[in-house]
Amino acid sequence: MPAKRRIKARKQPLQQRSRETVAVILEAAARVLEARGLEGYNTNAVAERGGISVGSVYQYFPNKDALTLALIGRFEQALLEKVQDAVATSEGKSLTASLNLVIRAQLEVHAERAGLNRILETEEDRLRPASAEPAAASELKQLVAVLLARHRREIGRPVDDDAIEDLIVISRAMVDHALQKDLSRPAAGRRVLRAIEGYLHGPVRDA
Amino acid sequence: MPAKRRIKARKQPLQQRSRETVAVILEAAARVLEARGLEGYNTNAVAERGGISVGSVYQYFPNKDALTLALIGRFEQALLEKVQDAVATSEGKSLTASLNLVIRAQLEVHAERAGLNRILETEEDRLRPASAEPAAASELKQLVAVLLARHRREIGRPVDDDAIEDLIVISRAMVDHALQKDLSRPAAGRRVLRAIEGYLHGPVRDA
Amino acid sequence: MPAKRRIKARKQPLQQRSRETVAVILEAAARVLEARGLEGYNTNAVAERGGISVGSVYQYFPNKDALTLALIGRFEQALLEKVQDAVATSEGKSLTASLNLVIRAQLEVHAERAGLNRILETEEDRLRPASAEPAAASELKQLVAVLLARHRREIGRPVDDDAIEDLIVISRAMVDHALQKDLSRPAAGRRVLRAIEGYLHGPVRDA
Amino acid sequence: MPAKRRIKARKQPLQQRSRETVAVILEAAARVLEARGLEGYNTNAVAERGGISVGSVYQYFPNKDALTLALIGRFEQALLEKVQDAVATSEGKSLTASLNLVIRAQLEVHAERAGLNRILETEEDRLRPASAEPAAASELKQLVAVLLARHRREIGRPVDDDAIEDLIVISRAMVDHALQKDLSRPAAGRRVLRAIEGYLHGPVRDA
DNA sequence: CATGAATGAGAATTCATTCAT
DNA sequence: AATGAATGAATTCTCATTCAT
Repeated sequence: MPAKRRIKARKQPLQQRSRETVAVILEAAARVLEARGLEGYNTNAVAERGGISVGSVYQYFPNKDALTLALIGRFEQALLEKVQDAVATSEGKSLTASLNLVIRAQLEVHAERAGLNRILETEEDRLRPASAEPAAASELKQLVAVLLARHRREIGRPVDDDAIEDLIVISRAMVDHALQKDLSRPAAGRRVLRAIEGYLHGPVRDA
Repeated sequence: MPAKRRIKARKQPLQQRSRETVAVILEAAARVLEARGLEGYNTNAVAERGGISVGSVYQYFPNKDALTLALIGRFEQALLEKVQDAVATSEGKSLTASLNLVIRAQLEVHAERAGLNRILETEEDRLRPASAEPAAASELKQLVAVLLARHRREIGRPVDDDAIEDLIVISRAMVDHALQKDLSRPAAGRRVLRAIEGYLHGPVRDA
Repeated sequence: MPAKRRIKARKQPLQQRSRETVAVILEAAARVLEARGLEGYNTNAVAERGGISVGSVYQYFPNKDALTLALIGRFEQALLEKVQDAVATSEGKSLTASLNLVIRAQLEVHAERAGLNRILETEEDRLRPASAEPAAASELKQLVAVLLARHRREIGRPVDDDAIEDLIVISRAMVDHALQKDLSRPAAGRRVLRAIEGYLHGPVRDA
Repeated sequence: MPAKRRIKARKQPLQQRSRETVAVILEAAARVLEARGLEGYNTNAVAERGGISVGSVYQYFPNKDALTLALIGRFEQALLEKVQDAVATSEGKSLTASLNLVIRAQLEVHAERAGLNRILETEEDRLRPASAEPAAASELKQLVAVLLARHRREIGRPVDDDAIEDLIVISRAMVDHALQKDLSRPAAGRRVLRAIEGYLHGPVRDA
């Protein structure tokens, strides 16, 4: 019976062993993706790498895409946390210093497993049903909003939702590009910062 | 390294008929990609859609990826031409007006076959061996350099190669995002312009 | 196949619980089969449906086929009992009336869970090692023999074992067909009766 | 893209080679089914047995079920032809003689590859969407109607569509049963004939 | 006895690519 | 050059069964 393609987890890992297995699967998937790319990324390889059986992969993920999505989720979560820290730490600092902290956080998360993360971003396009925005996205917007609100005065003009979205798009693109070009962290940081501050302070015309 | 996977065309379509066949194949590939996505994109489908045989596809393209790359090339060529026109037309106009023309050109090319082009951009990542930058890219940079050179004074500071690259990255990301969000052309144009002018005029600190 | 003649249950708590579990498993299997067909019939689904663990299923049935056979047995038992009742009730009635009672019994048992029973009949073919006739079959023959013996005179000719077998085959096929065609109970009954009486009274030539 | 499950042939074997391949596939499937039963019947085995590749099987049959259905069709066609011959040959003969010819035809077709045909009948249930009656079925009814019409007088009462259906059901069931019991052809013929003549001449009550 | 996580052989199906015609 | 039948490696996913807890 062709049950409609599930995409959420098939079974919640309630017990200790289960949770471990899920972690093993995710890490194995990550490693396969890193080592062999999308090309060599298949469920059997993941199982083998994880030292478990394919069946176990399917015990927790209804299909390969669900596994990939979980990996993407893990990445987004990591990004979110780093940014959260950065926003918290930047309390009381200047706007530029604050932005620098957030940018550095982004660069770090992306750089950590650059190869893997690049692939995941690619897959995100294919897997995200366009409409479905990840929960992490709106949380990220929130964080940026908080950060900017602190410097309302300095910026001198309201920063609406669209602008925040644009800022995120811009910095994400620049960070990706910087990593692809293998720029040094400081150089990358400088360029991203310029783009962001430009957007914030630059001339604006009426809608 | 063992036998290297060919990626360039196997045979130059010198003859008239050949060139026609290549065009048929490319258009068929485009349509399959639009209609069925990456999922349903396969050489047999392309051949069928084009009313030719698979064998013929392989007569002109050594493998599927080469076909996809040709499609990407076609897209980049179209973009380049539109931007060329825009740059030419903008001669004598103000910086803002000029940028607007270029941005509009980009939006048009991307929107024309939005679905298809989005997929192609995704595939570009996978197919471009990182190092290999498309010829079109440097030409595009050239064009932007020319445009900006006209307004050197107005900008008030030199715009080096890196900055041009950044500008291209930013506008590309914003255009993509605008199309994905299905923004109206004017709204999209406004937001892209803001990002670009911000980058150009914004504060800069020393490297 | 468990012992058929159960002695009234003594206080045997362990066995009591076991019997309950077996019943739960059988009913769960039946429901899965009804709801999802042979396609979706698997031991894990049965366990889940029954609110027990797969392990428990294997505690009572050595393998999936054994479970299916038990289900078939349950069905045959039900049929046998209904027919027993019908034969008992028909005591003293005319041949036609008696046959009608038996036919009605058959139709009822089959109709009760038509979908399920149809599937079980299909599986019977695959699972019954050809030679192995179910115990129920010979009991059924016995019952029919008893019924017909009562009307020896009326029939006017001896009804041997083969004939009884044929009668069972015919009525089973007709009942199946009637249910598949979704005939009304009376219409189905009429047609089955005609086939049976025809067989009984029709012309016969020598062997 | 989950194209809805096709069931008809994927490609019509127009050319010589193609038609041969289809024949090879069908015969290989038949042999696998005979030798290993439904259990061991899988497309890889079929391909191997046919000395071709799995891909070729899927070139002509969209999926395994379609292949099985083709096999069923082949069987039904054979049955139809034999019965056609029998009906033609029986022209001018007595009713009993005619029925005997048809019954013999049925027995022959079924016996020819008894194991295979039994399995196919089992699969028919699963594969035929209940409603969809095979074309062959109505043709068969037609033939029986023609045969009986010749003996209208002798039968002494009209034989409507339902009755013809019943006759077919009955003889099919009896033939199946005879083969399963491994009866001799004459014995089987005698018993089937009795059932049929009984149905035709037996007492009938009002609807 | 019960549990349910883990196993892994096995089966269906796809599709890039080849090559005889 | 074109054709399109054939290939078969590769991949996804299922599910009966086991066994440590």
